[in-house]
Amino acid sequence: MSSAAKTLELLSHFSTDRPQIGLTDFCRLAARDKATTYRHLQALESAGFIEQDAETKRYQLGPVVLQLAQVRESTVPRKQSAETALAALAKATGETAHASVLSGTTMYTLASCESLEHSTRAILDVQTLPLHATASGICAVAFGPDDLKVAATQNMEKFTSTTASSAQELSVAVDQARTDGFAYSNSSFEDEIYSISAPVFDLSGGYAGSVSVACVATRVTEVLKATIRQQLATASVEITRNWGGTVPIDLQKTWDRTLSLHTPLTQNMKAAS
Amino acid sequence: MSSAAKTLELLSHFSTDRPQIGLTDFCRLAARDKATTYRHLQALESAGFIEQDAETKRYQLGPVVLQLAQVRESTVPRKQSAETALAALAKATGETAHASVLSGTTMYTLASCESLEHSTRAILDVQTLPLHATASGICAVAFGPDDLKVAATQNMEKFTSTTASSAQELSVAVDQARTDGFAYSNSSFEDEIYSISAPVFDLSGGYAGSVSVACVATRVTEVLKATIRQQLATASVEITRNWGGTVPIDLQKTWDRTLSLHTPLTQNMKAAS
DNA sequence: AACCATTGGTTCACAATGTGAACCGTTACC
DNA sequence: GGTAACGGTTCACATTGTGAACCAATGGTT
Repeated sequence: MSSAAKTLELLSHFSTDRPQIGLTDFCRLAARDKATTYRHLQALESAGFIEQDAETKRYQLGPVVLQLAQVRESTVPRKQSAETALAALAKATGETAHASVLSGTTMYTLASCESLEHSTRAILDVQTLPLHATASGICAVAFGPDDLKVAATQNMEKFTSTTASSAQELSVAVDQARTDGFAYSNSSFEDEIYSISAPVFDLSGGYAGSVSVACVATRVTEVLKATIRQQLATASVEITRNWGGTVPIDLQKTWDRTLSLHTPLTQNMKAAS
Repeated sequence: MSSAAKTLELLSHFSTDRPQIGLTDFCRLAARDKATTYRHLQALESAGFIEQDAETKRYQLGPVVLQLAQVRESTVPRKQSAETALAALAKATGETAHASVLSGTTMYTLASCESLEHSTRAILDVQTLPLHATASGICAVAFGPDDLKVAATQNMEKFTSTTASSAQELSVAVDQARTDGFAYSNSSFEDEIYSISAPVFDLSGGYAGSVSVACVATRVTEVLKATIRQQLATASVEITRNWGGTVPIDLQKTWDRTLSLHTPLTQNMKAAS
C-alpha cells in the first residue's frame, strides 16, 4: 500500500457523525503509528484537504474539497441533476430515496432525500455501498459491467443475518433483479431497512448508477412495493435522461411486465408485447 | 516534499476549464516522471478521488470528492450560507460577487455569483487566491492573523504590471484596507478587473474570509465604488452572522466613516463618534 | 505498407522517503 | 503533585518511491 493511499484513507474517516477528529483518534481509526499519522495529516493540511481547529487541535475537512466537488459537478453534473427526481420519489413513496454512482468497482452514495411523511424513516449516511448487501449494489451487479460479480464476491462481509454470504445467494438476487428490472434487499445491510433499486444509465450507454428507495421494513406491503417500483421506473427514466443516457428498451419492457404482474387491482392488462 | 503531497498536488490541476487530463498531460503539468505520475494516479483512482474515462483513458474527478464536500458543508456550512448574500450583492452592484475563506495561510474561493446586468462581467475560476495580489488576500492580511503578512511576502509572483512586488507596496495596500475597512485591487491579479473586499468573521471571533465584488475595470466610477462599499458592508454583516460570528464594533465604525466620507451626495453627516 | 510520433502502461536497479519506538512538553483531572 | 491523555518530535532503520529505458497500441504521413 502506497504512502499516498494511506494518507488518502485518513479522509474516509470523516463523516457527518464524526466531522472532527484528533490525532490520537486518527491513530486508532487508521491503526497506524502516531508519527506516521501526524505526517500524513500534515500533508493533507498543507494541501488544504483538512484544517486544524486552532483551539481543540482537532482536524476537519478543508475548503479544497468544496472546490474539487464544484469542478466535478460542473463537469459531470450527477448530483444536482438527480436531486429533483429524488425529491419527487421520496414524496410519492413516503420513504427515503437515494441515488448512487458506480466508479470502478465501488458504489458511492451521491444524494439522498428523506420523506417527511412518517416520523420513522431510513437515514443514510454518506458512505460507500457494498455490492453484495445492498439493493443498489445488486442492481449494479445485475446491470453493470461483468467484472462487478467478481468484485462483489471478493468481499462478502456479513452485516446482518440476511446478508448474502455465498456466490450462489448473490446470483439468486442478481437473477431476480434481471428478470424483474428491480433489485431488492431485505435488511441485508442495515437491520430493518428494506430497499428496492432501479439502474440508471449515462451517455456511454452503460450502467452508471442506481436510484433506490429505502423503507422502514415493518412498513413494507405489496401495495407499497408496487408503488415504489412504479415510481422508481419513472425516476430512473428521468435521471437517466438528465445524465445524457437512455434506458434500454428491453429493460423498459421488463419493467412494464413486472409492474403489470404486480399491480394490486387489475387495471393494467398490457403485457410485454 | 512527501510522496502524498505530490499525489495530492495532481488534483489541483483539475479545473472547470480542464476537467479531464491524460497521463502525459499530467506529467507535463506536474513536471514529473511518467511512471511516478502513473502510480500517483493509481493511488488516487483506487481511493475514488479520480476515475478514468474508459474510452479516452483520461482522468477526471471521482465521486468521493462530492461526499467529502457534503461532509464539510454539513459540518462547516460556509458555502451555502454565503450564497444568498452573494446573490443579493451581485444584484445590487451589477457586478460579480464572490466569497473566499482562509485556511492556514491560503485563501480559497468558496462561491461566486455573477450579475446578469451587463454582457461583460468578471468571471472567476475556482482557484486559490494569492494574498498579495487580490483584494480578498489583502483583506486577509489586513484583518487576519499576523503570520499572513510574512506568508504574503514569501511568494510575490508578478501577475500583471500593477501587482505589488515589494513588502512596502503591500504594506501600503494593507494600511489602506485597515483605515478604510475595505481592501482594493486594481488589475493586480487579472487584467481589467477591479475588486473591493470586506472581511468576514466566524464564531472564533477572528477573521474567517472575505466577501468581494469584482468589476470590469472600465466600468468603475466613484459612484459605483461607493455603492459596492455600502453593499459589501451589508453582505459582510449577513455572512458573518450566518457563520456564527460578529463584525467587530470598531470595524463597523470604520465602515461608517468611510461610507460617509465617500457618499457622493451629502446626505449622511454622521461621523465616527 | 513501412515509418514515425504520441499515447498509456511496465520494469528494475538505485536511493530517497517513510516508518515507529521512544521521547518531550502541555493540559487536565483526580 | 502524581499521572494519564493529548499533540508533537527525534532518529536509526528499511520499506517505499523514483525515473531511464522499455513495451504495446494507435493514428497520421509519406
